[in-house]
Amino acid sequence: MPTKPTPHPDALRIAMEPRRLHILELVWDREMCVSDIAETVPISMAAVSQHLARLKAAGLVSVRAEGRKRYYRATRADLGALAIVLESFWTDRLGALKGLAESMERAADRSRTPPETPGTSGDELP
Amino acid sequence: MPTKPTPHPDALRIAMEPRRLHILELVWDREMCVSDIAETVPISMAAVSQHLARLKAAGLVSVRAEGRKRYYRATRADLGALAIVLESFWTDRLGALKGLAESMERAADRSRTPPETPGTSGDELP
DNA sequence: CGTATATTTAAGTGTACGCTAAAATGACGA
DNA sequence: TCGTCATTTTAGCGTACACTTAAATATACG
Repeated sequence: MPTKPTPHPDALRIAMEPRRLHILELVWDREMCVSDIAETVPISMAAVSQHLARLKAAGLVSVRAEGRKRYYRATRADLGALAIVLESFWTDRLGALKGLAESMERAADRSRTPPETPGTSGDELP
Repeated sequence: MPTKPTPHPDALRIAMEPRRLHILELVWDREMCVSDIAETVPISMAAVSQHLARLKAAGLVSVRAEGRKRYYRATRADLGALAIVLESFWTDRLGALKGLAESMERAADRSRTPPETPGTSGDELP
């Protein structure tokens, strides 16, 4: 395994820009070349290229050159947890993640906030 | 119905601003007033107040007025999955999330996309 | 009431950034 | 080689935004 999956906050910050999130969704489960993306999105090809450059710098996509075209694709496998987070925004899995989240949260709270008697804390359950 | 549990992408986008993420961490498991935060962070109190206003507008924090002080605190309970995502950045739970995420991903992929088949013949070729 | 404390709001500044149009780079084909 | 296609890069424009300082609200206390 060559790449150390470093999902630093910066990557998510880059990804959450609305236009970029949309482009990332486009190349999520298939690869697309720049001009194809530019046809789908209401901005110039240069702008798309710039967005892709930032996505690539953040480790969110990879390129495959073929002739004069360059096919971009999301690096899903290398994204780890980040992949789940991002997918949550264009699928309904956010609900599932939420359920998962709650069980994890309880476990984490147990090991982080010991002197908290559940039920009398007047928090977490409005 | 006190607040709307809509963790739309915008909230995460607001939260991922570095300074704001730091402030959000400060008020994650305890409440703090603006001046206390301003002492911790190398910016003016006015700037902190502005950040808190944005965090509040995004539904990420809530306020409790007491005297002349205003105590801010993260609305963890209302954040659902977003809480896990954010906590991942200041804890090591990201690894745990990743493991669970992968099992979810396999289940979801089965019902959404067949293409990611490593090892077998023709790779990705649109 | 007046003054100090705590926070917000207003006004202004510098910079990051999304976008465009145009020039530059690179790869194909006649 | 020339010209075209696909993409990147450059230069510039407009806006969003993170910050500051200063003025404007509260709220407590003498």
